[in-house]
Amino acid sequence: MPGAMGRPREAPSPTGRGAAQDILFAGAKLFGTVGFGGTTLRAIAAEAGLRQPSLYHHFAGKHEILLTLLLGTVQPSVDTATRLLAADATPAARLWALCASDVALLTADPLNIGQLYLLPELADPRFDPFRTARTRLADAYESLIRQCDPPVETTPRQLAGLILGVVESTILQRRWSPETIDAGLPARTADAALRMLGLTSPQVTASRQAAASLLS
Amino acid sequence: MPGAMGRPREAPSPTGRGAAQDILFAGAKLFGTVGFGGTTLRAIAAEAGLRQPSLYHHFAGKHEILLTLLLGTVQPSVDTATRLLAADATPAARLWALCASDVALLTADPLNIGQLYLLPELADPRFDPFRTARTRLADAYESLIRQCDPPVETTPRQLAGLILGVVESTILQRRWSPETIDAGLPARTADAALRMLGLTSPQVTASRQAAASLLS
DNA sequence: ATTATCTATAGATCTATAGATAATGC
DNA sequence: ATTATCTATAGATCTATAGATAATGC
Repeated sequence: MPGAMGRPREAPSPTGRGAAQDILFAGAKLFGTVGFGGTTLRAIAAEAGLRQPSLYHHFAGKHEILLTLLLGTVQPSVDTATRLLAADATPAARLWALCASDVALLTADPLNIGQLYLLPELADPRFDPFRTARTRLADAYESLIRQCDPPVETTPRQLAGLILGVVESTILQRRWSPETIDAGLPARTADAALRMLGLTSPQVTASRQAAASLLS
Repeated sequence: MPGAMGRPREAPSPTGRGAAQDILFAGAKLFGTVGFGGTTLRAIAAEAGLRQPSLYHHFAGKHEILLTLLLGTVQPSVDTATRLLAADATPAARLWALCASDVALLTADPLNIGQLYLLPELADPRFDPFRTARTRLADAYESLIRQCDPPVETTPRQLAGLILGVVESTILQRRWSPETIDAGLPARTADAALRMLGLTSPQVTASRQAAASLLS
């Protein structure tokens, strides 16, 4: 809000937080409902309360809007993962905390912005920066899993795929059966993740309790 | 191959199985890489070795191509689920078999066609027939889960969301880390699903062994 | 005659640029 | 002067239809 520079807008800002935020919010909403390829710059502009050419003053194009959204969404997860990798608690407790934190992030925003992770267009090299960040997150999961001494018949890498899968299933649960989403989902999901590693119920309970102090 | 009727094609059939199959194969490939909205009828036609207007002789439009693909992909899962709901084995063994069967289906095709389940455009009412079938599949999971006497602190519906999530994580694992895909994935995933329900290792092993005869 | 393909194209987009406009900053 | 928006639009699509064409079936 730098004191209103430039020619005034025809329509007011829907978010009240400036044109760039208006565009990102509109993009998240449209990408998540009609897809990336199905979203036009004109549609984003209309939703953001601007004319289409005005978007170019803030973003080089549609790809840059999506990339900004992706990086802004994955960054809090990577930050938490980095913090937990170095935290003082058992590996199982830290893994529990990471799973619960990610599920909480995925359920917190009103637009189910995690849906953007599922877009097939992310294969485009222009989204490599996001894929790099996402790989770092997967590496953090794998590292914590390895420290949990999982069963030898499955590799930590394979277990990371399964556990990330159940965490990210939050996205599809919000889409297909939103009635299963409640405040308890992060804990249920983190419990399920530890059980997948073969931890017993008492071990899961202990990890959940130890994780509480890591997430304040 | 009904003896080549109509004007001959300019290009040969890429699949060798007729124009309709060419179109479906091309559609699956493009929808999964550049998305639904990012795929044009011209691109499908080019990939299928036809001219764009020829598509209309087989499908009413892009939506019908995707809907055909979706229903053809989910149907085998629904069939297996229906069969297993009535099969003669413990609920845990039948649930193991269903999970393993679905993961096997999701890893079997070369195009990772399950990606189509993740498209945001499926919210469009034109894909309601698919959503109905997918709901029936989710109901089958929920029914088997309920028969497994899961922990009371989580509802069968919520557990179905988590277990379907880990099964469908196969799709994202193929996309992001294909090196974790091998012939053992269906069994690993089904094991993980039963562990999420709180079954002990001996119970999981027994279910896995009992499931073998259900999947012949 | 029927079928499956083709060519041609009207009409409706959509993207990206050029350049005008209406504010504030100095 | 700088900034952020606007209007106008060229050029490049893309969809869907009309109608021609080249096979087979009878």
